[in-house]
Amino acid sequence: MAELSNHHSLSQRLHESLHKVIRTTETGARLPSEPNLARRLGVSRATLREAMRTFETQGLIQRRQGVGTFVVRPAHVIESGLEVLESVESLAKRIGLQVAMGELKFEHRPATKDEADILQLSANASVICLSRVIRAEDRPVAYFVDTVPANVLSEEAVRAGFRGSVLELFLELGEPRLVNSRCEISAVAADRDIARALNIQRGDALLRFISHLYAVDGRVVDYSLSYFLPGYFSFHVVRELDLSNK
Amino acid sequence: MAELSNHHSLSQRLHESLHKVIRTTETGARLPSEPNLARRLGVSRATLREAMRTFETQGLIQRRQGVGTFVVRPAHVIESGLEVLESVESLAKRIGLQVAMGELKFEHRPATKDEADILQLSANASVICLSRVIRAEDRPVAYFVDTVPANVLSEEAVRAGFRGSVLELFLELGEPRLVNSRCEISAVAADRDIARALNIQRGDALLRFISHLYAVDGRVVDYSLSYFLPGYFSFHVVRELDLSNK
DNA sequence: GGCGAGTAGTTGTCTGACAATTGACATTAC
DNA sequence: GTAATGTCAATTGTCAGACAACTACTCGCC
Repeated sequence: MAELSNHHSLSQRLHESLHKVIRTTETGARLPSEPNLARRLGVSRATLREAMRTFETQGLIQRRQGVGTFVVRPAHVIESGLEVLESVESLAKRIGLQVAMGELKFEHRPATKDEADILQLSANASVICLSRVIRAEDRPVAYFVDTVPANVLSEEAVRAGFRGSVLELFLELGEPRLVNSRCEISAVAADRDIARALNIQRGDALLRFISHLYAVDGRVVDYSLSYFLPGYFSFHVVRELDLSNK
Repeated sequence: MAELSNHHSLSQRLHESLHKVIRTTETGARLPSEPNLARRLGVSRATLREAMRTFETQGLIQRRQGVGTFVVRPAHVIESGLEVLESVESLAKRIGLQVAMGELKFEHRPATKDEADILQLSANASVICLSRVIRAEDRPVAYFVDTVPANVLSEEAVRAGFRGSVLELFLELGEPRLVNSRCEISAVAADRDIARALNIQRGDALLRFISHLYAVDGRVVDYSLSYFLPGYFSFHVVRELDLSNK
């Protein structure tokens, strides 16, 4: 939790303090003036300004010379669409949907060639493979398959702490340290197995996510396939205009 | 183009200069020391540091006390997935796919109730509605329907400049000024009309985007439905871990 | 009532300094 | 010989104080 605190401790602490100030200031309101804030946070104005520049870059505040600094709240932070890495469980919780995990199918076996390729493993490495159906309102709504290198996640850890989401398990364990996930999106027709698992017709349309979860060291620590029945979840992206190539 | 140049002219110029320095420094190499760079760019070290903080926030550079500042290149900038607002035409061009617009169906008619709702129009406003098939490799691969308020885009502008993308038409005209687009993603089964247009079976799985395009003043200036045949385009999102709620 | 000068307050920038950290090299102890 | 230790220059991190540029507001003048 606080393992990286001493490296840039002052910067780090200032960043958090300032973030808190911004969070607790209502949208559109003015922040205290820089000299005031600097005194209050116990840093010099130059240091404060650097920290503020961070939040300005992120679009959380806007500075106007001669007037002051104002809190703005960018749409996509509130929106919290696909660009935020979040488990389906916590997504469901946010939109008020009760979800439960169906029966978990657990495999511990050697990686196939494709899996070894994707997960950057040597040929004879072993993987843990977790398949389960997600149910909501007493009906199957999604089908997940996660494949994780066995050296990243132990069998015991799964038995002890797995409650439906590999992502949340990783976050609880604090290991591996994650950065982001690359998620490919497509539509597919349900094949026989998935149709049976989700209790739908073969050929019905499903939304499929193919995700690679990356750790700080660049490893792929989870390869997952997610199949969603249309209508139960809403996924969206905020797409920003690219102004860099002028 | 250069309409906002005098407001923060120094900051602005410094930002560009520094960006250029970073761009032209190879990945992993060290930048000149701060005092050197400041002299070279003609600003004080404090100002330079603020500008550097911007790029540090964006993950383009990494500073290490006692060592120096190094250029890193974040993967997701190169990736350029869904989070960048881009027309399908330019996406196709980037991945080396030749696309052509099929027959354009053009309507200029009063808005339906739903459309008026979505586009925030009064009841009797009129809209322009553009439907067309996109073909690649001599086969239909996508079907687009755009609905635009008539006061945003004139019939003449469409006849003169429309080449398949409303987004690019807006960018060419310079009006309205766009910010971003909210795009909802789902999988659907093709209905009769779309199946016929795309030359597929009714019930085949399609990827559907429902997009609202926003202008700077908050108006919705385009409401679009996009249907994609699986396999021709690759859409992905990079999902970042949310570290703000600690 | 309208208008212009003045003024207080705010962010933008500069200067010069010192602290903290790092990496390289020389030195010493064994 | 080798490993630990000390020294030093270079670099980023932080600080204090000052002035410039800009903005919104007030107040007197017409």
